Amino acid sequence: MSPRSASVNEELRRRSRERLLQATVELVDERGYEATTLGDIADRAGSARGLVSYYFPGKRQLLQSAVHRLMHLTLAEALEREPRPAGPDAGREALARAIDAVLGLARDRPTLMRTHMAGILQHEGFVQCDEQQRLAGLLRDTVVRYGSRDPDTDYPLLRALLMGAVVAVLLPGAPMPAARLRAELFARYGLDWELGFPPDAPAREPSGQGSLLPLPGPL
Amino acid sequence: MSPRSASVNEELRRRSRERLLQATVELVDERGYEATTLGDIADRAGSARGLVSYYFPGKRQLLQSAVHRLMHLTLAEALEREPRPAGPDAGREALARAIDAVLGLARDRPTLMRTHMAGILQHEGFVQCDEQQRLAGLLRDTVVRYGSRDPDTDYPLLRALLMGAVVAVLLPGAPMPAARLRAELFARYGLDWELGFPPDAPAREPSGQGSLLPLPGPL
Amino acid sequence: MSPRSASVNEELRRRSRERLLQATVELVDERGYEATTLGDIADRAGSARGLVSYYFPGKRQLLQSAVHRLMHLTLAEALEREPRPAGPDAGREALARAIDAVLGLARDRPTLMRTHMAGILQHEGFVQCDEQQRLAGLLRDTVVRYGSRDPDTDYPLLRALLMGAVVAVLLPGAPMPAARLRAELFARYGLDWELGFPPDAPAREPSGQGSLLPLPGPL
Amino acid sequence: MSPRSASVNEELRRRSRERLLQATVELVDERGYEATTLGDIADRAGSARGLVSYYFPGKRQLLQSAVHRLMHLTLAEALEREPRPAGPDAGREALARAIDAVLGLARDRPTLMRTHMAGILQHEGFVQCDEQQRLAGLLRDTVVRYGSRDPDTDYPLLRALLMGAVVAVLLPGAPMPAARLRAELFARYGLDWELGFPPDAPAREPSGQGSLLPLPGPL
DNA sequence: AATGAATGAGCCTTCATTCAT
DNA sequence: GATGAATGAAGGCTCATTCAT
Repeated sequence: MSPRSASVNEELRRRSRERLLQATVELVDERGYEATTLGDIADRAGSARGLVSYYFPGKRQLLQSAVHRLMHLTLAEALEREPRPAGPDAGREALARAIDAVLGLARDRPTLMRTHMAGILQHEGFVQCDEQQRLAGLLRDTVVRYGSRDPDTDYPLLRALLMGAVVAVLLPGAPMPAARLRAELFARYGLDWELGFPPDAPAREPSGQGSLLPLPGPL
Repeated sequence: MSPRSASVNEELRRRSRERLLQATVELVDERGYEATTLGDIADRAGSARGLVSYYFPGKRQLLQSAVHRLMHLTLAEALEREPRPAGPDAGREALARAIDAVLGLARDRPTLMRTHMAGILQHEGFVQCDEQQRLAGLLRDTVVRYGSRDPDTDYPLLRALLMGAVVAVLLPGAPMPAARLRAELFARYGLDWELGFPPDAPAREPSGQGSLLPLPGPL
Repeated sequence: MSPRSASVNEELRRRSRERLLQATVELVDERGYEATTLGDIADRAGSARGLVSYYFPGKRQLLQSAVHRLMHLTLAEALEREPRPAGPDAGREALARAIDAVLGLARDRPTLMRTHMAGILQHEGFVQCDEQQRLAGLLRDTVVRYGSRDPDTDYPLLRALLMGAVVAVLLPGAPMPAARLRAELFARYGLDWELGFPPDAPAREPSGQGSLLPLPGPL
Repeated sequence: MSPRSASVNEELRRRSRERLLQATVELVDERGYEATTLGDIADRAGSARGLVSYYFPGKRQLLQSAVHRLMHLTLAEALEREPRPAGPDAGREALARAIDAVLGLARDRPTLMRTHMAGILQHEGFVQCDEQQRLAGLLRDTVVRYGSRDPDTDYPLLRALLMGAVVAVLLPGAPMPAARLRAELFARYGLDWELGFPPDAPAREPSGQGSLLPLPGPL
């Protein structure tokens, strides 16, 4: 009613959302997606059950928002950590921090990230939400800062590589230590490739023999 | 005294299982995991609902069995396709066929494989089942045939790489064509690495600057 | 800020519970435990199926609550029936009314009470629930009112005797009329008040030799 | 076909039945009625699943047969135990042994007997079966031997008392020791023989004031 | 904005029983 | 007589979502 009440309401809304998103992150990382009910989340957040559905159009979207918010917060913190990147290599340092931050999340919240990646696999993509927009913005900025002149290509590339790396870190059943796989991935993705690939080019298909996996010598 | 003979029973069991597994593959690839009920599967298989639970201890295990059976069948067929690998490069050709077969599955049955990989991610590993054993055996044989002298290390490595590649092919949200990502992966995994890594070695941590992702030049 | 007031919620809850408990009493007495489904109960109560599980953690606990509520209501009504017990024998009269009330329940709702006793036998005891607490409180009060100086001993004693008497009234296969067994029990347990029971056999089985099993002489 | 094969078959039938009945007794006493499936029973008996339904028209009847067989065996053994009852008090001794045998069963196989009594309560009576006939015959004989001139009245009376006593011993929720209740029952029913029961309270609760509910004075 | 009682579709599962062999 | 694969009805229960307050 009063001019001020609007902004007060807005602040209330924001806080309620945040509490719910934080509760989601915690519970899903503790128990996994299916074992976490909206009721649990509301309880942990100290809200009523109905509020969850009031703010989020569904359980899956809630999870997406929660994870993207967490990624955004973690990323922002990493980028602003002192000493802040400066000088000629500032862009490079910023990108390195961003990547480390995301992989650190996979290390620190494996169940949550597993659940997130599984959701993306199963439902074939991202659900639109504010939190994702915010994260995407930050990543794009980082790519630009790094020196990309074609962020529309390079940002999705970075995103895809990050997703792949996260999956690689999380995949179970590899008797080889995760740390080793991770290092291997990083070494290989040394980012020394030529960017701005023509979209569907055969892209260094090696050795010309057309096999998907050319096998030079014994395994 | 003269009950149905053992071999008749065995055959009955085998056929019922196969029907159910086939129906599972079809339906999950059509609709996804959650949208497929055990009732649907029984219906498609032409069996009673109870039979599903009679043969499989749960929905998830049923899916695992179904996918692993499919992978095994596809693999076996690829390996035996004429002209069968022969000569000095037979092992190499066999391995290449195996890898292509698995990736081909991701191409032809994306929803099924998505679901499968999501299940592995979410539940942190494989469920034990006969079908998986059979598949693992075939893959190990292929690795041995390729010339591996340490299949206990090389088979899990291959498996992990295959899983990673499948995920990479399936991950949505990458505006870069899947084929490109795939090729990139293959090139990088050119299999020219030294196998039989000491399990926890720092493994070519490159360039010594400690960043997880050393960034030599602009993206 | 202005959610439904607490007292309104409380009243809503109370009414829903009551409706479900009443429906349970009716249906179980009509059909028995196994033949009554939670769906039937919800239908009779005019609620959705899920409400039953929302209020009660399981079918068995629902039955326990329903029976204990019925016993409590019946008891309370008996104790407050006019003319209310007064004078020096008020405690005795109250106890007599309590016992008659419980046994009357066995007479009027045999299937329900059978089911209840069978549940107690099979699962070795009571499930905790509010309704049981309420009933226990009333019984304890009655024992105290009767003059017990050690209700912690006397209340469980009364409870056990009542349970035994109920079973005795309900046990099938006795060609001897229930009333006879009942009367015998009362006589043995010193309950020489005027029973309100319509005796299907002369109450107060004659003195002296009236034992059911006068062993010293031939049966 | 041959004259002998008939009796051979009969013997086979008898043995199969016995194995099933014994398995039922064991499993139901271990797990309770609902937790025991006909499949479990067949497995324990070493028979095929279908055989259970082939011999018994239903699960409940199987249990009845199993319990009545056990009671019959136990009773018969007690009555024939050396030194066998003889002399003028032989009948009395036989009856005492019979009663002790039944109560001993409640002590030794509480879950089984609980289940049995619960079944009788819930389903309002006995299911007809051979085993029950055999048990009834033995009990009647004992009553006759005791001196009854009207076994048609006295046998059902004994049966009802036994059932009541069994229930009393099994009823949970009485903080008073079972032995106390038991002793009380024995004292009231004139069973002044030397009990074989290890009393957890002094057997033969003394006369007069020893009543559990001496109503005329305050509890 | 917030509440939480109410909804109800739908799930997996169990298991006594049947019957072809 | 014996087998055990097959049946399929029925059941309790979960939980995302709705909506009156």
